[in-house]
Amino acid sequence: MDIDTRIRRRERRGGNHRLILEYQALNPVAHIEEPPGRGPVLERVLDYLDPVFDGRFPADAALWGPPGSGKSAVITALFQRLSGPVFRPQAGIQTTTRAQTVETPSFVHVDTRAAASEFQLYHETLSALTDESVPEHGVSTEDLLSRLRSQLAEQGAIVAVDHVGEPRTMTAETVRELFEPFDHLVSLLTIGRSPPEGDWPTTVIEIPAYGQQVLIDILMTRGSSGLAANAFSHSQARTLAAWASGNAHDALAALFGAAVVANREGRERLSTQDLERGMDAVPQPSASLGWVLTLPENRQLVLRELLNLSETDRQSVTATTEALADRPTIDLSPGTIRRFLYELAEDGIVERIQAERSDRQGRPPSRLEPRFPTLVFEQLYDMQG
DNA sequence: GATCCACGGGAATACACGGATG
DNA sequence: CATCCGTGTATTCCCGTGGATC
Repeated sequence: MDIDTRIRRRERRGGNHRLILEYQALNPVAHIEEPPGRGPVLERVLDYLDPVFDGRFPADAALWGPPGSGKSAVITALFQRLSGPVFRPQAGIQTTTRAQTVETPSFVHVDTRAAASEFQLYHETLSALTDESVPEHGVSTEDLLSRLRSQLAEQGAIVAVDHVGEPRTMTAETVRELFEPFDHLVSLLTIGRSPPEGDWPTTVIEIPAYGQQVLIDILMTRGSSGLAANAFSHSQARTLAAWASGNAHDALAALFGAAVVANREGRERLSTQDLERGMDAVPQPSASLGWVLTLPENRQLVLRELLNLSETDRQSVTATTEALADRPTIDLSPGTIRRFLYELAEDGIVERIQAERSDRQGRPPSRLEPRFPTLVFEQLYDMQG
């Protein structure tokens, strides 16, 4: 337990009966410094990085495993540490082509969910590597490429590219091609849900789903720093862990949702019903929150307003479009809203469920159901204002 | 040095056509 | 075949940048 948590506990005595002490502790997307139960994976990633400690670049690698298995958690924690002030390797890096010593490499972590195009990938990488801001407009991809090249010539980098091969992100193979121009200046670590195809990269690290006990630990740890004392029991953690079958994202999302419900009802601890409603708000399977929260602003707005619509307003895509177009917060043409809804359905963030009604003629309409953790999204969206 | 303007990329919008059904 | 739903794609809009021009 950290100091902040201890202090918040004491504060409660002063009549401040808050159930939720720290939303970020429950946030499935917010990663903590020491992800538990992933020691062996950490070791293997460090094995892959080992040449860095001898002043050489490692060959490219891939890390893969199912959703909610802590891939991002491990890499976030590790790369944050390695790019921090603590890490200072003894020797400089030798490039394979030149015997000249260059600086030690930077460690950067880029998310292809936020960087789905060539332009954006270069942009994200470059801004992660430099202090000064990189223009997002008015500059060509070519331009960014050459800026990146000269930056990397000064200092090489180990680049972890997260979430490759998802519905809207580029494949590991594409990422490799885009980094081809920086050969010998960059080592790639791609992170995705499926194993790489073919004989690239050299090193492949598999990360299995969490076991039951570890998942319970994770929930208890997060719960104890995020919630008031005794608000969340061990047996409740066991229930959630069993339900989530190894997916920490879903388990935490359900806990977060349960806490939001209990908090709205003014309870000081989670009830069985809160837990149920928390789980109900996380569809199985669920689109990951990290994805939903990196969608462009207006798409998130459409999703947020979608959650406010009545059953009747969601009976068909047309009805939903009209209802959303009427919302004062949404300043988009009906055609665009409709476009968004179909695209979100295509990506599996919402699901179209076809009605089998027969009252009107024409193709039967379909109603839209969210396929992402609704309560968590609502809360996080409203908090960021 | 202030102003103008073309450019590049992404987001929004429009539109056309294909599919399903009574 | 009339009518509504679904999707691919072309076009327009927007917004900074950075070079040209005054």
